[in-house]
Amino acid sequence: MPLSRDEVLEGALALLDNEGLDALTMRRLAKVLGVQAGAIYWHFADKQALLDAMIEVMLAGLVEPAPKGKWDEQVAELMRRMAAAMLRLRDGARLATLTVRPGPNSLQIAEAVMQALQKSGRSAQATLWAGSVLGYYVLGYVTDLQATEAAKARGLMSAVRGLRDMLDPEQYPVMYGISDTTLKQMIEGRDASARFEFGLQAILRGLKATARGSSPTPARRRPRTTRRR
Amino acid sequence: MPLSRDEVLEGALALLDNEGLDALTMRRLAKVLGVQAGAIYWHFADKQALLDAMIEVMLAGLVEPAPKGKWDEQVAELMRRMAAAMLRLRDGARLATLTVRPGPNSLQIAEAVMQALQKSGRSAQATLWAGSVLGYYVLGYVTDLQATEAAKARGLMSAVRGLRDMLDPEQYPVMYGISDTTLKQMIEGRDASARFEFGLQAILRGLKATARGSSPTPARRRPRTTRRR
DNA sequence: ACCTGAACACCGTTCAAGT
DNA sequence: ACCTGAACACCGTTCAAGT
Repeated sequence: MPLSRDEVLEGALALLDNEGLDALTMRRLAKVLGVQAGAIYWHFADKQALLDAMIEVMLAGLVEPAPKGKWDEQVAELMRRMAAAMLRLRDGARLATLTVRPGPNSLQIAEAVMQALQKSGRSAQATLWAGSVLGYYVLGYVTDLQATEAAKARGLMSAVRGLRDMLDPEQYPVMYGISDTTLKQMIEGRDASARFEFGLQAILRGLKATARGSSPTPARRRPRTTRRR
Repeated sequence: MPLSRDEVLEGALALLDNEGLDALTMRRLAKVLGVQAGAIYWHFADKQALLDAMIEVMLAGLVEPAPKGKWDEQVAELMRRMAAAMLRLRDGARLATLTVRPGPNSLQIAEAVMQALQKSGRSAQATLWAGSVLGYYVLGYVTDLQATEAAKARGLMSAVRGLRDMLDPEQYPVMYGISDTTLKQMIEGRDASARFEFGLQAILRGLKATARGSSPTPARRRPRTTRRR
């Protein structure tokens, strides 16, 4: 009944999901595992190695099944899967930013995104750039959602909710003019998936304009010239 | 010669800029200030209050002078200022994510962005959503740049640079196909401002399509009907 | 092979007591 | 008013020593 590497990893993921990233310490993890803190270091070189492994688990299996449709729909689907994967785990977005070097799962996703983007006919550099824009958006979105979730968990929600009342109408007319229901929806994350889709489609539309063959006319389907075989 | 609140703040910003966010501890700051750690707590309630104050300094004066041009050019200019402000300070983007509640400077920027976006004629909700997309992009961009800067500072640059050699050409064909010079440029951040502008314009183009009055025809200037007074 | 015990060099925060 | 000294409850990491 010695501790296995996988048990440590599972324990760490469970601790993260239950208590949050700030509570994920080597000593608390050890306690959960019923072991001394030093014992973890037999299975993982250091905390960073453990975090890297956790990130890989979080991002596992995201490229399967291969996304269908046109290139932009493929990209959109991959982004939705990334967002969902990070949202599944408490503080998943913050965890993702702690990578020092990308593991195979991260690389597979990047590769899949690049493959889809390349189909829109742009240079290697433009493909790289487009991919990074999309990545920033997804990470920012999930980070934001999970930040308000964390505030909720820490009882700071009343403070966040009362923000509008603190806005001086003279100094912040536009923000003050936003209706309470609109603001409340956003703060409580009830518009989350619609908002995500809005931004995703906006960025994709913008990227289409820079692609070679797809700006004004809709992409044509492959003509069926191969009827005779 | 008692320590002033501003001296603590300046000391904290200097320490951050010289040593990075991980080195910004209350105890190290106290040592720099020539004081005991407990002394800081007379000037700031806790570390979070100090961080909040630092963020406000970082984001000071960004809405002046008021950006000129059409709404999209105004938004672009505000985003450039935000990116520049965070890049000016070591780990500025990471610092920005540590806000619990936005200060007046943060709110002013948000208000200015919303004011500009509103000119494109969209609903309050669409304005809010558009603003968040842009914010995510800027934050992600600076975070990414400063992350590779931090890696450079910690001597991990050889590891990052050698990433391509570790890519299996069969498993990651697209990423492997990117030329060494293109990749190197990106890793070393030499394409930084061009890349930032690319993403910014792409997002703005995408957002224009969802605006009411500005999709196909360029926005008209206000007709001069008020000649007679 | 796998873990304990104990240490090392740190953290943020509090607070009586000093000046 | 402003700070010290000292404590409290924590960190990540190392490593001889145990089994």
